[in-house]
Amino acid sequence: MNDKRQDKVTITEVAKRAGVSTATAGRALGGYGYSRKEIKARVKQAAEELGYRPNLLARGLITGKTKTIGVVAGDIQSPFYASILRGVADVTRAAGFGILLTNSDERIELELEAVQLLREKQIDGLIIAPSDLSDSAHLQAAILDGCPVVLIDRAIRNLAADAVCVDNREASRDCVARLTAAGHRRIGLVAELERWNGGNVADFLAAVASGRVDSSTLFPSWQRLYGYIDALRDAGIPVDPDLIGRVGLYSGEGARKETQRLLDLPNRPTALFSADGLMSAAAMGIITSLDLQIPRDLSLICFDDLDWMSFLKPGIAAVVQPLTEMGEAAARLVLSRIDGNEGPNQRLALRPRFAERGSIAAPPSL
Amino acid sequence: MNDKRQDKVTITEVAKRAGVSTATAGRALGGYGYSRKEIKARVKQAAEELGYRPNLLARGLITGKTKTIGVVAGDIQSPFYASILRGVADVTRAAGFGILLTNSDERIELELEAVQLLREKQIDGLIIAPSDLSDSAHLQAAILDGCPVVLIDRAIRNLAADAVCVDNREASRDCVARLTAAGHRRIGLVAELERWNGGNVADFLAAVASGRVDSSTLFPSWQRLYGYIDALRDAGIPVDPDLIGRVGLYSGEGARKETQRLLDLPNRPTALFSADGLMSAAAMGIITSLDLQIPRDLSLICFDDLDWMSFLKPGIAAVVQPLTEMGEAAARLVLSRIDGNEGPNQRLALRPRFAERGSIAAPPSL
DNA sequence: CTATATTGTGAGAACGTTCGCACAATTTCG
DNA sequence: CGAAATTGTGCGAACGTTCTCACAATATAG
Repeated sequence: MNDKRQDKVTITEVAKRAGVSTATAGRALGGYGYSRKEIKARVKQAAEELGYRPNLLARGLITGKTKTIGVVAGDIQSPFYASILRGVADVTRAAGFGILLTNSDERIELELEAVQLLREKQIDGLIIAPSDLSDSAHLQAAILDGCPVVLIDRAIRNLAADAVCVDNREASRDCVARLTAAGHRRIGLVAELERWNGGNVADFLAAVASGRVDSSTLFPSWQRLYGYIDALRDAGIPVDPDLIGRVGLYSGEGARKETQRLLDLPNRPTALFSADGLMSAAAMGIITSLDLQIPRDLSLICFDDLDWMSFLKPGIAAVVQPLTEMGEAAARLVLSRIDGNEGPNQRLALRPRFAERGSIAAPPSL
Repeated sequence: MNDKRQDKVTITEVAKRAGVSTATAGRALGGYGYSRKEIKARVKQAAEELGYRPNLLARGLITGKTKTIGVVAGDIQSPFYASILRGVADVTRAAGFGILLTNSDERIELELEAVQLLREKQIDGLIIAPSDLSDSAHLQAAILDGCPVVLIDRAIRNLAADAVCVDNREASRDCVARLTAAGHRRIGLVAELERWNGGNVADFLAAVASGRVDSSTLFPSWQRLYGYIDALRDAGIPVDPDLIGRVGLYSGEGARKETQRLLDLPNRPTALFSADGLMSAAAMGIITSLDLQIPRDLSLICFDDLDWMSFLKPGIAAVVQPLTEMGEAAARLVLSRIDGNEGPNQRLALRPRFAERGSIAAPPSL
């Protein structure tokens, strides 16, 4: 034990200075049990004079609680997660909890590592954007061991956990319906379509057609594809697989390539729907480099609102997800579970807002 | 002790199952001391069969180390901190460390609270964007108690801590020099100017003129003002205080108002320099709403690069701060200190890059 | 007034792991 | 070969706090 912190004040010294036992000093400072006012005052003064700082490791070892939430983000560099973290941090801070932050980069092996580390550090609960919806044994184990889990942004079938999401399918359907209502019959979609059956879009279309897909536990991008399909069907427009720009896992480059491909088609789409912030930024780059005028040459709707969408000229129509609210809701759920709430699992679907702006017009006459 | 985790496997059970003492089991699993290969194998198998997970609270209590870094961000929702966090997370993860994340909202009282909580949780080291450069007693106390501190984005005079920043003054001077070289004589600046002497710009100008300001420990926005002053002086252009848009603490609304004021001046600036991402986004909104053409009507340079700056038409010239590199550097510094490195305090000034793009032109003929 | 309940205190065990040390076995070096 | 060094094991103390329980003092209710 040679690497010890120097001059560390313990409760034993505080108790001696205040002339009471460590049990009494603990009660006075820790706010549990009973202790007289005068003793409380004396102990607190002694603590202050000595610069006492409780050791929360020791406390956690005894109480079995650390007042710490683990968070596994999909990509901490993304504005999406930054906003969610904002909500989580505000709610947990108000409750005196800390956040142990980890990053999965949307990879299951990093997620497994992160969950393991968080649990060894004895987190009281976990908020996680799961990177793989089919491999959740580690989350099941956490739950069985009494560590509450709240999923965020995506849900997992057959996992008894709370979840906070938005209704991607419906919001997407609404977006594409706005485009069909404006007269568009050729609407391109750029989306990360990887995490369903190896990214096989044709299979997905077939499965959807035969009613074999439960949209509620798909990854968001597939849900948004589903809503795109819904809206086209509503408008009596057949789905053209060539208009679906399939992007691989987390690839801005892939998004640029697919946008380029779509906009190079002989019978080019007259409108584009990009399915998340990364797709949107990449698509914007290509649209700009092709000198296309929005909305004259191409109407555009983006799922997820980014700051630039409001000050471009014209502004870009976007789905505004309530990200900090999602973070707040997830934090409240997990805190409630830590508090002993054993009610049924919650599946919150928060409502996104649609920001109209100016990027939708009738199709150009080609 | 009634709120106990159920079925928790401890090293005592692993040892019993492997037929060795807890000391041997600890050595085998913890990777310290000596133990024979066969015994190691037996113990590891027993641990695996039982689903043993070390309790890092107990370990930290004994070793005095938690393998956890505390981070106090200025605003976790900002892309700026998201990128820094990215760098920190990558480096700390590779070293088997966790991150305890807190948020100060650039307020000293939240910072004090955060540092207190982090220290009670026995962090091994701290990375912090200090919100107040004149009140650092809490950081001094941490350092004296053996908790290494690395400052990020801004430095504190007379605090024996490492720091990772960029040379804001020089980068700013370079930006404004590009505008003067293009012929601009009326260059507006929009910056958050609050945290120096109550935000008194006139006093600052006077203090700079009399050589009373040490720019190295100013807040970044004041350093950028300093660089603006440098460049104007270099070009023989007097500083016009009316061209300095002073924005209060963290106020997008203030930035919009000041940009509006600048662009409404009778003798309107022909170029604008915005001093950070929040200022830039707000300024862009006003420029757009005023129908000003960049760079024909107004040249623009932004300090800090945001994704939209590269896909606007024309692209916006910007200072690209190496944010993830800053995070990485800070993490490496703090890990090195935790490792026992007692070398002199480091003051790293990373080089930002200038992205030219297309928002600089000669002044319009008015 | 007596019995019961509540407030209050101190002693020592508990939490789950690592460390120091005594002792033993094996290897290395002169 | 013997002495010294290295490898290896188990015991029990340590870490800093909270908890339980026995006992004491005070308040409340019948």
